[in-house]
Amino acid sequence: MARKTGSHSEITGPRIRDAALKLFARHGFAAVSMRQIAAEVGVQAGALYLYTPDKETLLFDLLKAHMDDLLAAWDADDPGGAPVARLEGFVRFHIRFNLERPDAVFLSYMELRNLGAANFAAIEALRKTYETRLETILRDGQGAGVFALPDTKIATLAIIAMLTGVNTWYREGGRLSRAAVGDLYWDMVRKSVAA
Amino acid sequence: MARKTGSHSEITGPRIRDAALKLFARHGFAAVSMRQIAAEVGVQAGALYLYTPDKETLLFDLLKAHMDDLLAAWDADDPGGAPVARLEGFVRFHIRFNLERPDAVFLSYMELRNLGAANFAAIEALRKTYETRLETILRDGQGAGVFALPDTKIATLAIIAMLTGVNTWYREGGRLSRAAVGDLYWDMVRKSVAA
DNA sequence: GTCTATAGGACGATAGAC
DNA sequence: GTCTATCGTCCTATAGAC
Repeated sequence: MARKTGSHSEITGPRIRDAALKLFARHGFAAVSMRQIAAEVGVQAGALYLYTPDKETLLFDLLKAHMDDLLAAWDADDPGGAPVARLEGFVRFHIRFNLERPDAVFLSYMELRNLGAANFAAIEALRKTYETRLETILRDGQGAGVFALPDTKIATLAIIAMLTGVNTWYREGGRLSRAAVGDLYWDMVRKSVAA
Repeated sequence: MARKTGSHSEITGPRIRDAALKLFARHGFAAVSMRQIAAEVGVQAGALYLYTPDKETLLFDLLKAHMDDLLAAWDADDPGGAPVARLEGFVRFHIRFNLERPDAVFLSYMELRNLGAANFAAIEALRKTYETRLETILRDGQGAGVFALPDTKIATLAIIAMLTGVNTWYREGGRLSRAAVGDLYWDMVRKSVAA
């Protein structure tokens, strides 16, 4: 970064969000200073306030964008059709999507507590919307007699927790490919809901 | 707290750990100051340093105590016997133990990144030890032909993630009792590993 | 064992020059 | 659009009185 001054609004904004996402995920929201984010981007701390009114809003924007991406990506990926096929699609989609953006997933689970009440409610609503996508599949399958679930709401939460857990251990270049992980989890999920 | 001075080493130490656990879980390690912890206990910030050399060690002691408790409690609770019975015991134990101390569970998953390398390695080793307890059960059942698991290590991690997820949604006095939650999760786990 | 006081520095956010 | 400089506040950790 030899350049010292200039006008770069179109690239600086995304670079700030990228840097904040990485640093927040690595060290925690409270542990990261605006000065650190600015240093990562290559600007001075004051310049960040051209792109966000304050630190919390920067966090909120990251979480909001992640949840919007998640919902849009699933709605585009949903294969439709029979509940078993849709469930398999969901399992493989969730693992793949989350492994592609581990920092955003981690932030979404860990830093909600740093949001004010209104921002918190907005993210929670998006999360519940996503959960409902899966719950609908389970309830359809239950009604059709292909799944046997005493409680579809709890099954929804249990499956999502299990799938999201992949992010805590998966490492690129490890023993298993992403596709192999999808196979293993689909095997367990399929059996766990079977009639 | 009308009292202002005095000698209370036996009660102040535990009270500091209780306050730190609660505040770290609620707001995050980095977001909580030593002054806040001291205020919660009813002493001045400087007095905390009679009980811990620094803030990170205070966090480490909380995480270490939690993992030691977890391992000791399971070893005392393990019913032994056939793999299916042991697995059911593990599922019910894990849910019950974690629901009794949500703050410590949350801290153990979220604040490891605030430890130095040596402290981090110590906690990680204890976690792996706990995982091995479950993996051994799964491998025994696989060998006996009562479980069908393509990958016992991944199944171990998947089951623990699913069970620990209970802490993210369970609320005392809600729709389900703890025992009912145990029933629901055991139903899903049992089927997911079935031969 | 706890207090008061403080050293020495980092924090979020803003003002004004360029 | 970015910089430099700064305000007012808070931080961890320590020193020394009681």
